Amino acid sequence: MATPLPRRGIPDATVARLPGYLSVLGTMSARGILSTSSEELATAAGVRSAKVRKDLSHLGTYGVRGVGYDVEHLAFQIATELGLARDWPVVIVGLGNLGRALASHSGLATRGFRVSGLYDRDPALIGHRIGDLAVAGMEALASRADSADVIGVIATPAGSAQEAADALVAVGISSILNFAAAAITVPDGVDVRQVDVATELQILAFHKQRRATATAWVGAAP
Amino acid sequence: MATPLPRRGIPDATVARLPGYLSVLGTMSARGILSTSSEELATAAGVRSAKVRKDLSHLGTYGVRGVGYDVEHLAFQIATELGLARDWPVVIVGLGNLGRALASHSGLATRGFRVSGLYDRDPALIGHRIGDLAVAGMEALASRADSADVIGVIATPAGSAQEAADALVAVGISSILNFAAAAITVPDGVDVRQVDVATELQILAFHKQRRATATAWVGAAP
DNA sequence: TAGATTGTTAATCGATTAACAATC
DNA sequence: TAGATTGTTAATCGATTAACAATC
Repeated sequence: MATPLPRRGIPDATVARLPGYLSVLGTMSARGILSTSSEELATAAGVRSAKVRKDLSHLGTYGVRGVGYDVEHLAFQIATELGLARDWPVVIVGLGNLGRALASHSGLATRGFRVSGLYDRDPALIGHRIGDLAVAGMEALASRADSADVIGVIATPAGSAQEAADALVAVGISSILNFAAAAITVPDGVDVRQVDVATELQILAFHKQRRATATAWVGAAP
Repeated sequence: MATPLPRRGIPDATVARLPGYLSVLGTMSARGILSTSSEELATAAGVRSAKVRKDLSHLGTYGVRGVGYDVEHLAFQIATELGLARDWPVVIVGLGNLGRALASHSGLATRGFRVSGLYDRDPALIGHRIGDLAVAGMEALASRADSADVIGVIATPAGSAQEAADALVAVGISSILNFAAAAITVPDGVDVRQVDVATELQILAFHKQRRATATAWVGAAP
């Protein structure tokens, strides 16, 4: 990134788990649960309680010894830490099957995001309505004024991902979530996260094969 | 997991990067590039060359000092290591927008997977064709015979994710990719990977806010 | 007070990185 | 041989874990 950041001291591994804790707390809150413990949180989030306490200790001391954590208060603190005290506008580039699925994904609005623009370079798609929004052309993206705040999502085919990234960067968007099956190159200062179905499946396949091999060994005659 | 595995010695962090290398090698191969170096691979994959060499050294010694790596050979070795010497059948549970997008996702067939079953509990969806397949009911999932080989994908709403996971586990499926916005609980021996759009966006939001704060400090009077 | 549970410490483990000898 | 690039070493860094003093 361009600016050397004043180290905020929250480890990346912790940041990656905070959304999970937040989601669990949301479920608890919806069920009317007022208070919880690191042990309960850990079980629900699928980690160890020591990890939960260590993670939360990076944010501040929001628990009470011998008692636990106030669900609402902790949820608020985590949300604040994650930058979710406000809603973030999200734009989607590429409105094929995946882009359309993301555009109508209810899990975004409830978790701090608001889909605020849909862009595609295919003229055949322009004008199509998806939820509240109509698909616009790439030139409409270029004229957005609020881009410093926007998070961009790329849902194009692999071959168009770099073009989409370039367009997002050109408007000044500096946070990108890339669903295309291709790595993209961006300037310093732009934060990219990559999500790829095939990658996830290949990691599962590796473990699966390893287990199959292990079983074969166990089953084999000495 | 149930069986204590004979340690194969490939670190998790390395396994998670192998699909990326494989994808880059595939692109090179398609362009007719026969040979490459750790430096080129690293640039294309977005990592450092030392990391590439260290990662590849865990698989064996497939490079030649002073020369580099043979693209086809290295791709073959990585694919073999990942368990992609064969194709893996994938079943999708939940055929809403996301499930349909995944079912018709071309990036699967080209990278070692074959969508071989679509299941939903909604009678209104049963029978609908998506690509080559028709959506079947959950009872059809229960009668699959090949389940030990299958990788299950959950693309249901959050509220139905556990039910879907239970159904997959009940048939003997032991590798699950969960796209639902809810953690699922599975028995030992079942390998789960979770992908959640909102989680990824929240991690981006955290970094974005941190940068905004840093900029504000820089801009503030002393 | 007795019981419960946090926040922190310190030990361990795993991942990253730079440097370089090996070797094509 | 000279130049290039690997595979490995060793140092550093970051993450995890268990244990427990602090304290409600």
